[in-house]
Amino acid sequence: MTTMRELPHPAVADIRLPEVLHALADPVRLEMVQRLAENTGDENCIGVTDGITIHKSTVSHHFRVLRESGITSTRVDGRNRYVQIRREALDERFPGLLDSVLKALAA
Amino acid sequence: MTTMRELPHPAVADIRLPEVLHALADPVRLEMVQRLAENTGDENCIGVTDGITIHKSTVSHHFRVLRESGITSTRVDGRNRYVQIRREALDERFPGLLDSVLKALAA
DNA sequence: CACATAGTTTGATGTTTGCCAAACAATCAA
DNA sequence: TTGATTGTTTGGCAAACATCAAACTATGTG
Repeated sequence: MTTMRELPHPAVADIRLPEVLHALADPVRLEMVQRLAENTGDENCIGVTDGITIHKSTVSHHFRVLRESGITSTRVDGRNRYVQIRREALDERFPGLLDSVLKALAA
Repeated sequence: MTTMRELPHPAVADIRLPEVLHALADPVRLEMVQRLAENTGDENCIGVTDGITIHKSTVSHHFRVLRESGITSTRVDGRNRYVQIRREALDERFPGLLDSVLKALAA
């Protein structure tokens, strides 16, 4: 059977600026966010850190920081977790912030 | 006589995103940035932290973090230091970033 | 000169962070 | 059931960080 659930993440109103900025203020997490932004959303956790030599528990930690800050949401499907950027939520809470960061990353 | 100098700060091309985000990912520094953004630029260091109960050496530290990340520039005039946000530099390096942060702060 | 003013620098302290490794949990497949 | 896959959690460690306090620098003032 196909079970589906979502890992807990903050409501839009509870997303806080210092926490978001802190989550983004790490090179590894920035790289992850950049890759997530390029994704169609069909990639699992491992896919997002392909080519980055980093332990899986560290990856898990970074994903948690991103999720708890409100930047990402995680859908659990079987053994896989699919991580997505919460674009709508971020755009509503902090208009332009995500876009400017992604733009900066691209340059 | 009126001596004038500028404290060292990174060139536009050397401003790095993770460092900027890290500098902004602190509540005290965010508050300082918000006040600086509202300033005409005629206020000295102490003025920017009026009402924040924090030691002057800590303030000095935060100003250094902001300056070294490229967010601010500091003009030394006699005993006073006048801190300004480097709007042009930031807008050139990371278009929209500062504005979105300031907008988020205002809301 | 003596003193005040404005801020920096240098420890010291407690907290947070980023990382790995090992153990664990849950799902899927043979 | 046995084993492989995909992560999470816990523990430990070194580096980084925010803060304060005390000493110091530099400038202005009486």
